[in-house]
Amino acid sequence: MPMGKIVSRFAPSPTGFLHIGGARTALFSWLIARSRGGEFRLRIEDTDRERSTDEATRAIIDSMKWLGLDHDGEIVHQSERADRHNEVIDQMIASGHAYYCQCSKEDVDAMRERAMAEGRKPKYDTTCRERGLTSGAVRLKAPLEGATAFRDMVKGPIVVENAEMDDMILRRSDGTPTYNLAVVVDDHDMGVTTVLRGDDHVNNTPRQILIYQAMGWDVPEFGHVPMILGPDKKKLSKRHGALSVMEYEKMGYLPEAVCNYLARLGWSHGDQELFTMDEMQALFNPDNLGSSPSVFDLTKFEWVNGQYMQKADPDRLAGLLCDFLAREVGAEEAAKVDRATFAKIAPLLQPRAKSVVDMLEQARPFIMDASFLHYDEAAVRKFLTDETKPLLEAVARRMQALPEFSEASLEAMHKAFIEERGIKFKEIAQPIRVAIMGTTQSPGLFETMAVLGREQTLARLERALAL
RNA sequence: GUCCCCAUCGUCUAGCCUGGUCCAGGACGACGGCCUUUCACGCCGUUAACAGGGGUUCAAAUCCCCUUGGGGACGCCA
Repeated sequence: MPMGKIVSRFAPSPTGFLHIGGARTALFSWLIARSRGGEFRLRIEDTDRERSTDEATRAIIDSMKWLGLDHDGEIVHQSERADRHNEVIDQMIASGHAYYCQCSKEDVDAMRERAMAEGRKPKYDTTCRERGLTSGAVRLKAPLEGATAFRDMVKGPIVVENAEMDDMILRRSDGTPTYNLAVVVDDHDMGVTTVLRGDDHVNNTPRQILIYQAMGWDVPEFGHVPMILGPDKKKLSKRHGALSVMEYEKMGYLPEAVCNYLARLGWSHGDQELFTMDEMQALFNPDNLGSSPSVFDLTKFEWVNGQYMQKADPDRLAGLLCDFLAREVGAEEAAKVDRATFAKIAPLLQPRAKSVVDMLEQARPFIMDASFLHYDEAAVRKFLTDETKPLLEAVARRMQALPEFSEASLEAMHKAFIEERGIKFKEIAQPIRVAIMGTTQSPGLFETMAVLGREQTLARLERALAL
């Protein structure tokens, strides 16, 4: 455990979008820094020029920003640091911790196959170790005996026999540094004290520690979080939810909800399910990270999002509704509905909507003109009958005469009306609902009518009467 | 093949380190009910798990060993 300020990092390779698994790793790294008042750095591992794209880099940065995972300092691009990496490799050669190797790919493959056949670990057989070559690829002169141990923040103590590891390549014969070397040099140069990353790196860790030791550098603390599984318990794939973070944005999920769900997937704080970003920062502790893989459950994710939809500021939701509508029908068309209108509708829909998209869907009958309202056929047949229509007509007349068209006055008016007629509210509620909304489901009638306003309400009643 | 990791309700998990308070708690879901002007929300209840086997111990979900099952790694990819 580092004594001073902790520095954590997230270091994705820009070969694709930031998916949900990567986002969780980023979130945990961010949390561990923020919870301990440390720094959180971002490094793009773009040394694989073939597969890295600027588009992916941008997508990762956008996703992080959207999630609210702010980073400190400049973004480091690994590809720009090759000189420094080579400098370190040269130092290791000079100090005798690394050596040149001229074995061909075929030679090494043959070695591996032979070892495999004999039931041994496939590894490089150190042929070039003492040949004193002065060119070729560069390998680490790894210790042949002993063991390398570290205490993983999530998995506990891990020990690997040095005999299990081979002399890994540090610099390829084309002069480019390899991943394991670059990671160590960059983490060291960036002052990283805490490395939280995916499970698939546990095996790399002892190798990397060997490099730290060869250079005489402080070894950071490591933590490896298990991966996220799909409902079939297989590695999460595009099929079931390994979507890019921005896909969830498009589906109308709120960023805090995404963080909350992701945080609870593999981390816990007693029985608490819901955490604000501030609470997460205050309560996060790597000791509570789980060590077994977890299944991504869209149903629970939706529930979490629904909770955040309920608690969200209506005005914020209104802004989102405007944005989503604009995406759908274009800015010009969307401008016909103002934010204030959505701000009035949002509170009615908050307990009912699982997402922004869902809310926009439910807001539709509110924002369209009476003349375009869609009437559900079955609902019309059932509720707009010869018995109910006269009632609706009478109610409409009273609405017209109402001095003030508010939720309270509407309620009072309806109450008086049913008392006079000696009927139950139930008898007119659904007919009214179908008449003004076109369906049998909507928020409370009085609040709905109040939001609609007198003009729209009456226009809809009129249209319904004519059906 | 070798090495590493993992294993509590269908799912996310608490408990495990520091055995007894656990005939295992919470949450999502499912089911039933309440509320109610519909749909939601909310509330109440039901359902359902310590992978298996051996130890250690007065006592084990908790400690040890084995088995099984799952995953990962073994690249001049990252």
